[in-house]
Amino acid sequence: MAENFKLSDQQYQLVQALWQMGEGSAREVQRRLSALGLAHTTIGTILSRLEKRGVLASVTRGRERVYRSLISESDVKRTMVSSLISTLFKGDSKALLAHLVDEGDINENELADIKSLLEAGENNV
Amino acid sequence: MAENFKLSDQQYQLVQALWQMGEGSAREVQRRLSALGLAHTTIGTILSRLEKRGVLASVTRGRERVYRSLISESDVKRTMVSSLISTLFKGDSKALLAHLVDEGDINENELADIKSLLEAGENNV
DNA sequence: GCCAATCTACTACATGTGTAGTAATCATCT
DNA sequence: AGATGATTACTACACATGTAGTAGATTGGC
Repeated sequence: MAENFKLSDQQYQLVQALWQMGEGSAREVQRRLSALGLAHTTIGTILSRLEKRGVLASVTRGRERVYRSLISESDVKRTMVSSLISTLFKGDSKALLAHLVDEGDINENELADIKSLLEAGENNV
Repeated sequence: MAENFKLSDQQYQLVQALWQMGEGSAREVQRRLSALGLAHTTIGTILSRLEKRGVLASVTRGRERVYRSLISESDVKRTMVSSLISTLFKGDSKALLAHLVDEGDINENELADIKSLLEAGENNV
């Protein structure tokens, strides 16, 4: 049911807050994300929409409705990254990598870091 | 004026077709993208909306309106990739790289390929 | 000059999202 | 018990997007 892993930036912020908090009411999320400058009612609206979409679940606890995420951070990342790769790079992850290098976002040292990370974890690939 | 570099998947398909074609009318784009199964009027609508947004420009040539893109493929890629990195990875490109490795999307050989690519182009970074 | 084909412009409608106000409910303090 | 404050539910509205039909203009062939 929770197959809808693509989130807007805004939505991602909220779900991310819930990942970090474990669970939380609209008000708690709003307080945590006060930097966004959104009204708490706005946060409530977004949360309830996400629940309708199957991304969140909630229980009523006392006067509060407490939300938690039904999808994991890695699910969302995996889906969104691979969707971007599929759109922009015809599904070729290496092309994204090349793009990052081209743009100067990744330098040689960083690449080496990742490489050793890869070698270390080689057994469980 | 054309500061709106973020495109939906659908929009990206069309603009991409225009990049490849150089320029084209709605009908031409529709024919080229017939695999999408969209009505030619739908293509026309999307194109004219993109023009209104400043992404495309058009000239009337005879009975046809011929569109071309005002934004480059690399602009769009750069913007969309860095926007994703900023949302999902707090702006840290290396974290995206690590994600790709984690997911098994990139293996050691590929990393080595990119590394040599980087070394080769080092002078113009 | 007229008909058929072609192409765009305009209109339309559903859905998702950003954003928030107002009303209703509930708890708590005095 | 009544006032006050907190919290959600419901409603609302603007804008973007996906999708396409209809009408009107234009053009090419006969």
